[in-house]
Amino acid sequence: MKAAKPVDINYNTDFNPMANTFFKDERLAKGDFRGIKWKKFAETPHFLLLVYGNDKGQKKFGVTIRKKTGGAVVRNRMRRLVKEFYRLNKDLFPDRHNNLLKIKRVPERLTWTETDKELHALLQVHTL
RNA sequence: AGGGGUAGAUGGGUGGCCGCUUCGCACAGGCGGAGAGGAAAGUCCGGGCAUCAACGGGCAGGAUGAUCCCUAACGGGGACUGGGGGUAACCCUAAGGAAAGUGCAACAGAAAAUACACCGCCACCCGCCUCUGGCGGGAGUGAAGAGUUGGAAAUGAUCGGUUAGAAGGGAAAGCCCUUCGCACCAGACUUCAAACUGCCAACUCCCAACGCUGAAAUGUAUGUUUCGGUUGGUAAGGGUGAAAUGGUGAGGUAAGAGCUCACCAGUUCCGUGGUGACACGGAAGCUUGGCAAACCCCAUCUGAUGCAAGGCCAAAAAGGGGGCUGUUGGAAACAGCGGCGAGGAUUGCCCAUCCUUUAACCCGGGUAGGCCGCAAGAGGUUUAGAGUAAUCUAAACCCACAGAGAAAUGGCCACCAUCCCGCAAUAUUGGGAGACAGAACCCGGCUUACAGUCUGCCCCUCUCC
RNA sequence: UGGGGUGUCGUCAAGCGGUAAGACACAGGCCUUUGGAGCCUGCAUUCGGAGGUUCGAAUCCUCCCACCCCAG
Repeated sequence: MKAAKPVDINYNTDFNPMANTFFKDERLAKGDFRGIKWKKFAETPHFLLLVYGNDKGQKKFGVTIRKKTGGAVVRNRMRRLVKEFYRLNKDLFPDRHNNLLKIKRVPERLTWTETDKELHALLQVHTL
């Protein structure tokens, strides 16, 4: 792999060029978190995806992480990795739902490849 | 060369693809600009700003504490002084007051703040003996009285009332009058201070008495009787302790003592130098223990709350106020009673009766939510000047706009630079590492964390020239 | 963001300037044929960490670390 070539990240830009964005409208707002009966969607040792149907006809996403899991730098890094995964794999998440991904514990190695692998495993439970 | 002290700097760079927040221009997708730190952290101080209170002073509470200076301000910084540590460079230091008062000091020690006492030492008195001398004793409690000091509560004193009673007088008697009066009154007055009186405590003087003790006599013995004594000076020494009433030496003395002298330590005063803290020199025997990061006293500073401050707009639901009129009370606000109107119930309608003054509408408060506050200055670098320095002044230049709100500043890849590992003379190549840590109104400090690399100055030791 | 509190043996904890109580647990011994119960003995070098005040610090002061709670 000596060739200085950009590595393909396998996302599909062919039919929907606006798919790999994550605007402010897609984020969960202040009132969307508390006082709602979330439904458990899938779970892995480090992540937990909760789901709640909304009537806006839109897919929304949010991340929560407890203060106990680490310092601000670690939590920021984890949240950014998860957001990047959502941006690149948006169609894996259920439509017309509020998606809340809860980070239970921070993995020991904060790398993109491991996070990507575990989140794929998290969502493939339901797609199969 | 090795070791150390101190002051800092940096905290990877370039490019590509895909994204995020915000601003500007176009406005249909688009284009361009900007986008985490030296500590953004801890929240330990100070200030700006905002609202409330006050606009003058004080108490309480809190903070600080050698001196001079810097700063918008500070508990920060600089210089300097004293103290402590280190061979040194250098480091640490909340560093006012212990003769204003209160309090504390385990164990050990005679004694822990009192020089009162104890053991000792010396003198004196008494007794005995082997007589220039030696041995033994010289414990205490102390009534009454006199005096001094202190303390407590309020007592005591005055008047009035009630009253056990006492004295006197009168009357034939029951009894009456006068005076005194233990005691009592949630009594009055006075005053809250002092004096006086009383009470309590401590100490001093004086001695009665009891006791202790020496010798002799007597008695089986506890005892009894007789004759005496029952005073002083010292703080040198007294194992301890963190700390013992200045230290060492000499003189001096009955024994001793700053009692006297020399040196040293401290204190006070004087002189010189310094803006000052202080330093140096001289004089005076002046010698007063520690702890105030124990209470406290003194000096200085300090209004409270914090951008979730505060200002504006403002939904739904609930809740608050609001119909007209008469009369009574009232200054009014308002309250009571009644009528009209409206609504509801009594079978559909009307009357009547009862209950309510609702709903709608309007008004203001105010929540969710939204907007503002919210981002260009006590800024940095260089040069010149002032100053030892912190810092200040002037000029030029550079940055100066990060501004979110469940919260952007990211993900992946390539190359270069740094360091490490293995082969190795080197190059090449392969693998690996890069810390502490994420703005939330903004600044100035402090403290704490920090991989690797680099730099200035200084000190000590060894070697060579 | 602002405010408050607690750290002492494995656990629960007392002590708050003068040798760090106690209970449970644990280890050893006695007793018993054995176990349990009972009895005896032991168990804190360093009181979350560092520095300071003091003759002396778990205690007082300063700065950190960890945990918990409250307001909104």
